[in-house]
Amino acid sequence: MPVLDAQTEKLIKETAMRIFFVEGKLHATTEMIAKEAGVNRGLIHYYFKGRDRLFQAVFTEAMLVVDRGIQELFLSKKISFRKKIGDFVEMFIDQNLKYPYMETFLITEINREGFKFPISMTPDLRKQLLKNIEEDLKKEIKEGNVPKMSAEQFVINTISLCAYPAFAKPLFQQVMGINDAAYRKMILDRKNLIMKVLFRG
Amino acid sequence: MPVLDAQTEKLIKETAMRIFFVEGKLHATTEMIAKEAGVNRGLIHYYFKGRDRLFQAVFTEAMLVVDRGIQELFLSKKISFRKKIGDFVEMFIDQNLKYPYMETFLITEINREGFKFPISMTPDLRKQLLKNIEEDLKKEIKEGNVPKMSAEQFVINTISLCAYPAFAKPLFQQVMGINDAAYRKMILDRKNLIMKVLFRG
Amino acid sequence: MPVLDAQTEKLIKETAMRIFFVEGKLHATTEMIAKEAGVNRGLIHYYFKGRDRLFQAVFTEAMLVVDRGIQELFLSKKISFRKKIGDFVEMFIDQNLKYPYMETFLITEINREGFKFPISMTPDLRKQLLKNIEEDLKKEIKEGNVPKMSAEQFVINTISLCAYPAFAKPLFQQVMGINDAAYRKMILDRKNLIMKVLFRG
Amino acid sequence: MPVLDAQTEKLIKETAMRIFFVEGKLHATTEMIAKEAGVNRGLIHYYFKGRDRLFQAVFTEAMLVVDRGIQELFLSKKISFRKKIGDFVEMFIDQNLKYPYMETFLITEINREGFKFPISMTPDLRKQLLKNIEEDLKKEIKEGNVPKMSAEQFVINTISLCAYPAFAKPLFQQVMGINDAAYRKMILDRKNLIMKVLFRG
DNA sequence: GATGAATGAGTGTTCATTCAT
DNA sequence: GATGAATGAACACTCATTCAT
Repeated sequence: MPVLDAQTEKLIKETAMRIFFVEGKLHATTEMIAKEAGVNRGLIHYYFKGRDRLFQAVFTEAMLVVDRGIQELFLSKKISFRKKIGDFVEMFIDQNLKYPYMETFLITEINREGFKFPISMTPDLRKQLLKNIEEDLKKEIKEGNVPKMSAEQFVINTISLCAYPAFAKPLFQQVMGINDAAYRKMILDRKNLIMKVLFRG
Repeated sequence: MPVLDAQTEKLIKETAMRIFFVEGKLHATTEMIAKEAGVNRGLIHYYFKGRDRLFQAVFTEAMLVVDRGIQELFLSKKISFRKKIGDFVEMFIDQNLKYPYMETFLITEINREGFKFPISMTPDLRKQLLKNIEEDLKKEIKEGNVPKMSAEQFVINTISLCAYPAFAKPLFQQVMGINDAAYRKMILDRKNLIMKVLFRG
Repeated sequence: MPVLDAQTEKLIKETAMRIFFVEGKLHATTEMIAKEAGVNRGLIHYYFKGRDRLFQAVFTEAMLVVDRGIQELFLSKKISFRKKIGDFVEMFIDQNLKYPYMETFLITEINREGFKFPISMTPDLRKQLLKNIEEDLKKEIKEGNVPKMSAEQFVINTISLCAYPAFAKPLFQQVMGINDAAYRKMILDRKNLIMKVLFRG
Repeated sequence: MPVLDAQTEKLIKETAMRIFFVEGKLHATTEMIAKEAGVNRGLIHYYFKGRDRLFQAVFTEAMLVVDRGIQELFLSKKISFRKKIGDFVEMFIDQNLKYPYMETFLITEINREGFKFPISMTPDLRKQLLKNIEEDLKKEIKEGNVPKMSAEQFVINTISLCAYPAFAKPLFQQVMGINDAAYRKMILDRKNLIMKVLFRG
């Protein structure tokens, strides 16, 4: 059944995002996506010119929030370092709760041949970002609020603490015997907890 | 070409482990595995009775180290809490360096239908483990060495800090512009760093 | 090459019926069926969801004539017993000339594991059918037109005399040295002959 | 486990006969046969030079009884016609009870390409046999004991009445709701019954 | 835009057969 | 003679993709 006007493209994209990033079904076929979206399988090719291109499309879409967030946050001079990190942790945990399998998906796809990396960040921008963080971080280290470490390690720590719990949910739930609601609450509680782990003072 | 003795089964298993867990090629076909092992495609079925059974076999094998390590470590009364965690971090980082995509692989497979969880831990054992950790953790919290948190959160933090960087390697490398050797060194450096992040004093 | 309208499904079904039931090629592969039908191999799965389901489909189709014929015939009160049998012999010989290997096929498939019997007749209907035959048969036995026998034996005789010659054709031809046309005529001649064998008077 | 001396060949042959002709498993693989015989799969090739040759071997063996029986019976001048037919019916029903699927098997195999007919009867012998029957049959027809028919039709009737019920057993059982023992008894009862159907007087 | 039919390349799997031991 | 390992061809089946309508 066709949806009004040309919202079909959006419908397909959102269905794909749900199946890929929310349900974590990496092996999902175009038929499965089409079926769940209630459209014909051929339409996926009509709009996206193939399965791989649909990947790229949904990925770019999903990255937008984080991509923009990072740049706005870390290039700003007005916001304090702790607030920057705090905002990032909040945004990133929310993003990972929304799309738990986004990174898993990307990493898995990277390991195939002929996959094009869908990240827009330029080398220059990247260097400046890390440099900004490094400056702020050095102060915190000097004040004894953060153990001595490079900016890279600090970024890795932050992202690890935010991202991993979301997609490892089935694993942790199995190991710890926690239900869905409790696990979700635990992840949300981590917003504050992670800041305390990252910063001592 | 037959291999000496009857090590072909082992050869296939190790090749599969490499492709799945080291190279992260989740979509690897039996043909690819057979080709890389230098054997006939049919042999995989001869020894493992199908692709899915090969999964289970390599998984069980790869889990052995961690599975045994965790139980030996956390059920012991003689070792101090910090040393337990330290040993676990060391073992777990080594394991993740060896097989970076093991968990990603498992999580991805869980989200398919009809997958049997290959973990041996009983609910009783799990409860006792968490209880043991909780006791030790409370002391550390009281002494101000660890921010107030549940045993579950502490475990999640520890595992996240160890596991995520290994399989997110292509992502971080792309974002930070680091080469293979440097990235590997950085992960090894984390053994000490993670302890400092987890424990303040 | 697409066929006009959407008769491809019918084309596949009829080709399969010909290969299975007319030519008696039990081992026919999907490729062989597709090739003879002039369609792509995948289409068989598109329409029938697998080889086994194609079996069931063609079988149900081929059984329809006999299935319906038997019920109409033997549940009718208006037709005399001899006419019932005569009509059945005629129909059944025609059916066996058309599809000589249908029963062989079914019996062979039954002896495999996991085969579902494609016959619709209920136990109640079966009992009533045999009872009806028994009543009429008793009269014929009393009158000395039929040797003393149970209804079951009478049915077995009738069906044996009709069905066996059709699919044992290559065997009989070899043993008796008869060509195709002559053999076909001989089977058609049996319509009258069988009645004379079954009924003496 | 090897059997004493060189009885392995016999063991394989008899196992194959059971699976093919008794259980009616036409699709049986060499692995299944080897497994049931308790021998290695390769041995089948060692003794029989391939699956098809095993077919021929077991077939020739199974035909021996009938083949010899027919010739001894119908070329003899000393035995009366009715006794000849009676003996044949008895022997043939016993043979079909022993190996119900032998003919089905043969017919199915004939319809494949490249199958060699495993029957030894020469055209001359065949003609003489039919001629002998024809002579005796004419007398019976003249005396009104048998309806007017050719020798060929008479042979077809006889064989049909004997052979069909044995391999159509699952079909008839399903249709008539009879258990194994009862069905077996019914077939044995047919020895007399068939004679009454063939001969009126 | 939208659909169902159709295709072809690929994917897991089976199996008769071969061979070194 | 006997065995288990190994092979290659064939098989059913899947699935992204194309195309006529």
